[in-house]
Amino acid sequence: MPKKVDREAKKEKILRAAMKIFARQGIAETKMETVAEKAGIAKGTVYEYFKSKDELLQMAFNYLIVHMNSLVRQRMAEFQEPEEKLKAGFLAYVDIESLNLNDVAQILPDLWSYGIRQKENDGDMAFDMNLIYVQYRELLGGALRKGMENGIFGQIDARAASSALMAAGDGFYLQWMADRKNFNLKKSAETFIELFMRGIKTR
Amino acid sequence: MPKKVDREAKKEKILRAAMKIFARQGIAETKMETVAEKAGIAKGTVYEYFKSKDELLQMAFNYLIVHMNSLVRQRMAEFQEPEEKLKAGFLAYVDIESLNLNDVAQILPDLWSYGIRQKENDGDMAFDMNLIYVQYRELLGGALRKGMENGIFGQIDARAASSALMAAGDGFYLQWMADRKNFNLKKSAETFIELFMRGIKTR
Amino acid sequence: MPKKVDREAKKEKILRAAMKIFARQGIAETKMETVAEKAGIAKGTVYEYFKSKDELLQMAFNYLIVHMNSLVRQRMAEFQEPEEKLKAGFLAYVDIESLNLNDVAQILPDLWSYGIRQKENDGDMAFDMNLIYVQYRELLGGALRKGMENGIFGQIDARAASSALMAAGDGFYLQWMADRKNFNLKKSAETFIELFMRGIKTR
Amino acid sequence: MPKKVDREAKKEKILRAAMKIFARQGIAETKMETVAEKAGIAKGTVYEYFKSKDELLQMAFNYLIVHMNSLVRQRMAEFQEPEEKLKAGFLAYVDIESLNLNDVAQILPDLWSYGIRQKENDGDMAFDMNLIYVQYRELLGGALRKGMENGIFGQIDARAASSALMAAGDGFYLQWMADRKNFNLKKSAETFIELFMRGIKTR
DNA sequence: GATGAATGAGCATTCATTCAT
DNA sequence: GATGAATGAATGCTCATTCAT
Repeated sequence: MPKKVDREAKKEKILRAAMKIFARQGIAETKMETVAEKAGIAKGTVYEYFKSKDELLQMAFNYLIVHMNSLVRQRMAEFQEPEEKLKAGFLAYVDIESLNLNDVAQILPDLWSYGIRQKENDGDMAFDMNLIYVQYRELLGGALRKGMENGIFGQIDARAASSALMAAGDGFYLQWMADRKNFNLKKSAETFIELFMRGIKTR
Repeated sequence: MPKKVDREAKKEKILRAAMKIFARQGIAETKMETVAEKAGIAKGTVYEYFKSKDELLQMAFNYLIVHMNSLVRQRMAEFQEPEEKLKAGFLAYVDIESLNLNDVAQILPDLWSYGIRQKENDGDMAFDMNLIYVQYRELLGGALRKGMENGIFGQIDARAASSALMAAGDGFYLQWMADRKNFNLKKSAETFIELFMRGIKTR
Repeated sequence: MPKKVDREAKKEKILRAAMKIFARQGIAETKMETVAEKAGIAKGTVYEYFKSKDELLQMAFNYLIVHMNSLVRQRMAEFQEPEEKLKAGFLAYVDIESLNLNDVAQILPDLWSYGIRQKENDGDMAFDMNLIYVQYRELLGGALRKGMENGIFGQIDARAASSALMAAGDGFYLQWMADRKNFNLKKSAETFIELFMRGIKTR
Repeated sequence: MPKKVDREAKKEKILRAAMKIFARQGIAETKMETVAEKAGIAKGTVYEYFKSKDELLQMAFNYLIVHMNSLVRQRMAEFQEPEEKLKAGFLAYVDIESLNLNDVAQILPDLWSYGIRQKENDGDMAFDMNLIYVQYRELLGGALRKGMENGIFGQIDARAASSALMAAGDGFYLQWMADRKNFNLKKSAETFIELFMRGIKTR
């Protein structure tokens, strides 16, 4: 019998290693060999788990999507009030720390580039950035609409408002990455969501 | 002097060509030869004007910075009232169309990646993303502070507020690039700035 | 002893599988893993029976030699008359069908290449193409000489004549492989041997 | 202005180098770098002239076809009598020496393999072995039919006879390659064609 | 014996850059 | 200045072989 290996665990280990290198060096500059080293295995072994560099990339993309999405849902579920729900959702969107993906955050702009291009060239749905936005708009929009029904929020365009929240979230990420030491991601987000809600609340 | 002008013109032509290819194919996938073709010259000639692919990149980065900055300044200068100034500044930030850089927008995420990484690795200031943010914070912050002095805006953290505006701007770009056909960049920005200003204005 | 038999049977099974794949995909393009799959075993197991891909190749070579040789001998033994013997030998040489090696025939040119090169480089006798020719020349030459003694065949160079027969046989193979559908191997061979014998028979 | 280079000449130089290496080492074992070295250039330069190893192969194939074909035509044109024409054609078919391709001959079995496989897999016409046979059948068949009309040759199947001649030619090659030192290709061919013509000539 | 996970040497190909003309 | 031929370092990926279980 061959060595018994938890293939799923190993696969995730490689993926994690890859994400770190992607983040640190950029996708194009990432060598498969470096990924292997980081994962503590030989070059060839990576290919036992992932067909190609591209597949590794796709998986990284998915990994982030899934985990971020799940965090947002979970945090929103903790609250009943639309106001709190919305706030929790937005803050979770930006709470990369809780995902233990601190050193992986920088992969985002690369994935954005990749996602945008992929779509334009291949129409490859596996990488559709927009899908993410659609999902989040749904999530945040739900809270917004509830708030409007309850009369807590004024009549606003829920789609536009959720888009704005996501936009701010992404933008804050960017500024944080541009200057991690001095830019306080969490605080900026909190300040913003307060301001934002003041803007949409009745009263 | 005509010599000099010609040289500058040709250099810009190459730069423009490069930006288009960078945008369309991504930086890593862009071949110097393709740039040359697009610029209507021979491969070797690119090197008469730019030392390396990296310099071409730096120049592209600068080109965008300078032009966007100048547009924002100019638009803000057209108004006196802090409220209008702020609005004009934000909308200009997002008005890529006026820069005739429509087909170049997609270069942004790539430049973001590059800028972030450059800083972390080389500490290369030529690519400091943060510089841009500092500049814009200055610009928008000026209008905000003026408004607070005038009692138009409530007492808020000007730095945080400008950051939020830039964040939203960048984020809107992203959503627009992810789905150009259905996402209305201009309208989203306008809706947002109204909402935002409602949040900071004194009654 | 059943152990021994099983082992031999399995070995042949693998060899047969290998030959099929060699024939279908070419030697260089044949992966050990594919061979294993075809044989219904795991990759590593192939190595329990064959030291290396090269050994597999050698064995395939031998397998063909031995089986073809044996067929030719057997068919020739069925006749007494030199004329019939010669004809039977030539037709057997070309009767790949009877060897149940129809789908393996295409391996021949590969083995020829291999054999020729092997000799020039390593002087490896295990692969000596020429050995085959020497054997067949012996076999066919025997019938020819007998025929000359009997006065059935004119005085000819037996070596040259057997060479010619083998040459034609190999060549017909080639044409058949190049166009299996339209080239009738058997008929071509029969027509040829008649013609050939007319050339060497005394009136 | 760039270095002036006779691209066609250089291309042929590379092709010749490649053919030599293909012949000596076998196609699969041939490294592009070795080809480059043999041609006295750098690895990358090969790719300036040939898109890929496969293209190099195709070109080698064509090169042989064209040159062999032209030699045969030329030699046959030197004679009027069908008998001489046929003999000249056959001997030219086998006269690799006159093509200055002595050290390239061994490439043939590899090309045969390749050609046969190519056809079965891709249906790639660029490599159709059969095309060659069709051409030669035409050429030799012409002389045969003329001879039959003239009553020099008996009524035989021209197609079958030309096939047989080509078969013998290819087969002699093979034996010669298997044992260059002892096998006299030219003499074998001459002996054979005499014998063959004796078989088809009317008394 | 059998397995299949792991390995790493090996190779085709790309492309930024150089430089002779 | 402009050109494009030449270069060779760099890299993704393959696959024969090994070996722990």
